[in-house]
Amino acid sequence: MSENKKLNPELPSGFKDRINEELLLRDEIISLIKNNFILNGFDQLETSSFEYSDVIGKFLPDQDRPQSGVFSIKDENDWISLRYDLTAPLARYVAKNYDLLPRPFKRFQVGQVWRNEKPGPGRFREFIQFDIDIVGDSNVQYDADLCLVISDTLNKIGLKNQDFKIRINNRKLLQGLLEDLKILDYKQIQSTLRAIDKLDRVGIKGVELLLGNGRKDKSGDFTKGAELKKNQIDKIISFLDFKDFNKITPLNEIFSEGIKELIIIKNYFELFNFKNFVFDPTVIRGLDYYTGPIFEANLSFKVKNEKDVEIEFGSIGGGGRYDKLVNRFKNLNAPATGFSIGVDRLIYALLQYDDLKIKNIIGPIVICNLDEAYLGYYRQILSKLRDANICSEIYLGKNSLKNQLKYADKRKSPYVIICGEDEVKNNEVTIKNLKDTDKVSDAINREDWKSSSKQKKCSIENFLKEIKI
RNA sequence: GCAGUUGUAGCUCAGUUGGUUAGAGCGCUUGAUUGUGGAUCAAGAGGUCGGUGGUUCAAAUCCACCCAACUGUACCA
Repeated sequence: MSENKKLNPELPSGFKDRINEELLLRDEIISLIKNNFILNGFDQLETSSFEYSDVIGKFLPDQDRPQSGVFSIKDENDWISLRYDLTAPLARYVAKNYDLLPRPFKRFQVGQVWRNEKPGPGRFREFIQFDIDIVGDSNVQYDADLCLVISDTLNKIGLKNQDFKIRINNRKLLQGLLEDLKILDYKQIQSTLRAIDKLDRVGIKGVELLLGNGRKDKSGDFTKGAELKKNQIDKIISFLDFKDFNKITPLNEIFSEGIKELIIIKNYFELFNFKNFVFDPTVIRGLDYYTGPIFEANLSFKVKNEKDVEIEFGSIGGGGRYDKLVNRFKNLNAPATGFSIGVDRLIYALLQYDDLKIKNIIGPIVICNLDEAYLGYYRQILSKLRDANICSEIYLGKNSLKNQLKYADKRKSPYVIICGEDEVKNNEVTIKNLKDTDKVSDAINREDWKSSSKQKKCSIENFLKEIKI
């Protein structure tokens, strides 16, 4: 590399550095979620970051869009990919270890996942998912139980019931409806479901257009619709308006099966006195592997973007029943249901949540270094602090005291300890309080500083009692 | 992928009908106190004006192409 051509310190698009403040909150939230899942009887599992490409999805790297969706590399003769979610690896794991696992197998997993696609606002190519799943039982009471666990977990993170709501629906209702309307073509089913899924973004009028011929977006770009007939569209739109599944007349067998499942779920909620849910026929979930109840957790407080504009934040997690996923590997009876929390999105929202403002970051107490000759003295102070479990360090650089204070300020240190000739001679330490940053001191010389209320001289034996963090 | 908008200092941006040495605020460094951070004042460092090519005596400014970012939209196991 030549002297004048410097490297650009940039990150690949869609990736992000994460700093101390964010990580502290993230770790705290992850551990709250973990502990609550353990409390609710779930085991932990960690699968590897890479999987064989064909194991985790249908996009094989040698098809027409080689890298689309996933990050893949060729390993000897096989293509392997970074996982794009935690559900596909779970299905693989269950298929591989089925005989050894208790049934149902209740597990949770937290970890990074990677998606090789265009990043958007709040959407990255590397992010954390937190999944909780129950594999091996088709009883939808397990689905209901998942919702209770999730709701309880959000409470433990600090959200109140009015801050979020669990919305539930059942794919079987949609399946029944589409069958009744004679919408049987796979592609048409897909575009119909996708159109409904967009209700929150494009509104009911937008959905109507997308079910019909298509819709133009703000920039003038045209999106092709599902091309349904007028009476089909009308029936779908009126279905989306139902508020109470008990009042819907079942259209066919699969439809009434869906209703029955919702009733079981509702009864289970009542048993546990759980009310923070709502039936919402517009909940769809994008993925097509869902086969039964589906659910989403939505925040109800306002969230702003970087430009301070309120945005439709959407869900912080969702999931549902997928009974066929393990069957891709073996002919096993492994019906499953799961819920996934988008941890990064949750944190993004929580950072703005009033009742959960980040606690003030507290840096280490910095023992200033006035002369290397006093290092032994500083070490005694450091030991006392650390023995008392107080985060602390000796500044080892050769900078001026002024610079050391600037450093401590940036680290958000609550105190600095200043010991020079005088203090060492008298077995004392000077403790300077940095916490109250509102007042600029007007002391101008050393004598003034000595008598300043913001700093105090004590003996090295009992200076600890002056430190209050 | 498609469409629209925008690319000037680390960040946020100004830059006149094309015209001398490209600016401001914030941040950063140093100093005003050789033992005192956050305020104030002063000085300083920091730019391939997104890239390449073209028009012109002259381009940050005009033209073409490319690249990137943002917004919307599509795809998303």
